[in-house]
Amino acid sequence: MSETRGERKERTRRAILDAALSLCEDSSLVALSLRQVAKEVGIVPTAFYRHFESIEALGLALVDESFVSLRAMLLDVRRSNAAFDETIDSSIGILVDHVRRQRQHFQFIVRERDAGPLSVRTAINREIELCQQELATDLARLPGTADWSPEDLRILSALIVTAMVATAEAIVRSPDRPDVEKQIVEDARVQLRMVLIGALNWRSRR
Amino acid sequence: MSETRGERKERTRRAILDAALSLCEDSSLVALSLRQVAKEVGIVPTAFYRHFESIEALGLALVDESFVSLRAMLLDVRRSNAAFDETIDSSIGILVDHVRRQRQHFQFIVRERDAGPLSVRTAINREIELCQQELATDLARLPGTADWSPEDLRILSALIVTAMVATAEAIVRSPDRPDVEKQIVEDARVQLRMVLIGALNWRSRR
DNA sequence: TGTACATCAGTGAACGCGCGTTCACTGATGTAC
DNA sequence: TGTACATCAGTGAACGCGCGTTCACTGATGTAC
Repeated sequence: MSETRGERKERTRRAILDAALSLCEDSSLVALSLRQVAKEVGIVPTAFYRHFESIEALGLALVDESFVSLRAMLLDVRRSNAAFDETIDSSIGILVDHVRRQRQHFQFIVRERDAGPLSVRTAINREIELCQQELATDLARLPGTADWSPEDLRILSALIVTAMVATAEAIVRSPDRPDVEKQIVEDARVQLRMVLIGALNWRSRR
Repeated sequence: MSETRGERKERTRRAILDAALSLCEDSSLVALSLRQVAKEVGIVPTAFYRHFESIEALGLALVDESFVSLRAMLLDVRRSNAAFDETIDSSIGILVDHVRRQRQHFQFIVRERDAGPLSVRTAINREIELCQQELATDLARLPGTADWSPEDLRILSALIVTAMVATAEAIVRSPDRPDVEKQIVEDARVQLRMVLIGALNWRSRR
């Protein structure tokens, strides 16, 4: 045999995940029907249940998968080891690259964060909070933040995550226009510089 | 007669808008059906067409209405005339107050911005851009920004709007827990201070 | 003021359609001996 | 290696239901004279 039963099942599961990501791209998970997905995959509607209990369960799987993409990005950022004064440019470059390549995943996160089924929204927001905490840990290692309180680190981290999510959102939202995207990226760079300089100065004035 | 025909029609229209805002609160406009709305209002499904051409047209009316709320807030902020060093606290206080009172409108904006029908998403993002431009004009009047370039003002304004939208989003998302909300508000204050101090220092270094 | 007609918000039946879910099934793949 | 049985991804018919939209209608409100 050229493919085991398990491999074939996994292939169908992937096809379902991909079809769902594509089909809810222009609306939301809450407007996605099991029959649409089945039709796109090329299976009969009832076969869907061999892989997921419901559309909501499929949504939770997509949350997991999307955050694998996002964490891969964060890992790239941490590994980049750019010189201090190039950290911002390097990080934003990596962000843009990942958003472009995993467009559907990032789009899924920002869209379903507010519009998805309750369990999906909860899962996404929990993951984003984890990212904020991780970033706070990273920030603590930067020079000049040794004496910062955990509270300050948390707030700064939240602000940076907000700005980066908004940047990803803008890229995903903008049509395929390189000039528009370039502007978004340049704005993000300036904003991140403003934020970091502000945080350092604000801190030193306390 | 106690009510003219026009008044009665307007009352039904309002009931439709309110029903739609409530019904899509836990999902999205794209998952809202005309029949659900009609049932909630207490009219027969076909009567809906006396007021709106489609759910999408209803959505655009809700965008208009939601931005009336948002603009009322911005007007309050402008009118507040707080002392310079209290501008941030005062503005965030007004934001929180409006979000609490027009919860459904702000929730609608942040949710449908990414998840609504295309025309609704477009309309919302256009309105938010207008708000950014207005804020840039306001910032230009603050002391210390006289020599800023339009570009700098635009970028700073975008960052502030992003942070404030995220704050509104967090309030709307958080359940009715005063302690959680208080934390969100305090974080927003610190973030805004960081941003403004950063912008001033970043500018002066150019 | 009274009458005759126009307007139009809301009605109710009907339509074809896609929905999620049930159920008994098929037949290829996998396993035990 | 060959056979008998188990597993299970995918099938296909059927169900009741809510959907958007059509159409001809009703009857209260509004207007012209």
